[in-house]
Amino acid sequence: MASSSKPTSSEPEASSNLAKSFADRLSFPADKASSNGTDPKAPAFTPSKFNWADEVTTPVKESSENTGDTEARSEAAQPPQAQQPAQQAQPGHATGSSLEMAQQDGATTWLNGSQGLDEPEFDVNVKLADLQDDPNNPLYSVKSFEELNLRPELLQGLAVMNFHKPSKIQERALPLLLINPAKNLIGQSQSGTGKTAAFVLNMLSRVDLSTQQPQAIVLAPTRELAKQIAGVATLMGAFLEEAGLKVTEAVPNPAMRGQQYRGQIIVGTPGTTMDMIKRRQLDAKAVKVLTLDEADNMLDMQGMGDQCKRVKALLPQNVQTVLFSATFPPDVLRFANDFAPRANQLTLEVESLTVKGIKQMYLDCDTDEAKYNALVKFYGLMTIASSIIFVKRRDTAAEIERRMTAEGHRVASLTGALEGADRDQVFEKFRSGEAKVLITTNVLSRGIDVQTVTMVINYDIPETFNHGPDFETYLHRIGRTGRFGRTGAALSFVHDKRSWQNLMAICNHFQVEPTRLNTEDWDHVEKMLKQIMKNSRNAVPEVGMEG
DNA sequence: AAAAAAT
Repeated sequence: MASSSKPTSSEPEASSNLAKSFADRLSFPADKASSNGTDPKAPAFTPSKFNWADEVTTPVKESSENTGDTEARSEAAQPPQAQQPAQQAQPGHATGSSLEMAQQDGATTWLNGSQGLDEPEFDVNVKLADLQDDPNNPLYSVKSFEELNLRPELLQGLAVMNFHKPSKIQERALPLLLINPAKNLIGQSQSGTGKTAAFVLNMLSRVDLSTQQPQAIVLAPTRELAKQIAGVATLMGAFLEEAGLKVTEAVPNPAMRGQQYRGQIIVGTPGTTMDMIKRRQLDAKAVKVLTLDEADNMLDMQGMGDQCKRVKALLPQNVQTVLFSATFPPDVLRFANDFAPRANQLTLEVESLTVKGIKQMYLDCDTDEAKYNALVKFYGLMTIASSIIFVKRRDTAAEIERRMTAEGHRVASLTGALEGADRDQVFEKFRSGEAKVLITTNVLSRGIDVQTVTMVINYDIPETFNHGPDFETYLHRIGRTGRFGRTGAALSFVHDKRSWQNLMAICNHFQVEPTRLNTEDWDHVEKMLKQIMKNSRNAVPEVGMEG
């Protein structure tokens, strides 16, 4: 299939401005991209030099013994990283002062893991469907990207993004994803550990660059996440651009009205993607990979579950189905197995899901109004780096923004009440650091990777539709910080019996004991939070993060 | 209650 015809040059644009801006920030000359002596139009992944099914001679090395490895997490490529790779700090250096301070707080446990020095081991449950059910088979864990027989351009892309070795989930997931013939995969790993890079590498390895017909579709629950993933794919595939790679977003966009969606990789939200396929603006007949990010969310909620199933029904039968999330509640895992039949599975026990680098705290507030006053009091701490404040309702977000702005504080808010273009604008300001405090709803609870976020505030405790504790949303929300081995602070406000009970149920569920903040001793609170932020800057991982 | 679609 390695057609020798030169792909047609990319046309106007369907591809994201965000993705483009990522690519523009790359500092390498374009002509070096494919000039490494390899055929720029290399065929899609073939097992020619390395056949996973045959290769059984590799020395066995159990992956759970790699203590020296600084857990590389990557979930989405971060523009600043690509922009200034030289700034990558040395990984895993806990300074004496930070440890000292942690001990003062009696919090050595959370600080340790966060530095990547002694990443706590967690048990990955490996379930192999069609393969020999031997999780210790060396085929099913790699220690380097080089072992994967990736296209050379992808190794270049990884290097530019400062992904030098696979993260834990990448070690396990990549060989299972890249095996031929392709198998379905259900993959679970903690927030900020590199899931995006894993499924993006799979797609980039499998698409045929000699045509820009869509061949891989990623569905994500929100506009912002879809755009972020498209940015990662564009960046990671930057060296394949000359060979014809094109990544296109399928999110609501008036400029695309009536236009054709081209590009080997389509990253979209379910409604728009389905709509575009039905309107024949997106030709799905050559799609061979379908990936659902935040898969439990995508399959659970009736609305999106329906849409995702309908999208899948419009694709070829034999599509490789890949599901990733940090959370897979047991009931949803059943749906997941229907959606991705005979999938290989990497899952985690619930007690392994919390990220140790995230310091979880709560604050007692007597009334709803007291929450607002507390929030204002925290403003100074929130702006040291960046912070996200989660509320339940859109109007609460707008109201807090209005009040705080009126009091002279700089805050922004992003909810689904905004139009697409406004959402893009607000989010870009937050990503760039121009806006440091963002008030939002669950729209941004999942997947968003802004590495400057050091504090997450649950202004409202996440609830399910019937006012019970929403375990998954809590975990995803606090996972907006503490990414890729950084530290972060998660602060939850409780103000009545229900919020208290829900928070306690959540903490019990994940077996964490949150620290009660005593604002009577504000000096101590300030000192502790400042330390977390300082550590967050210091702890920069080296392993494959995607974003 | 939020999100997701140009329905």
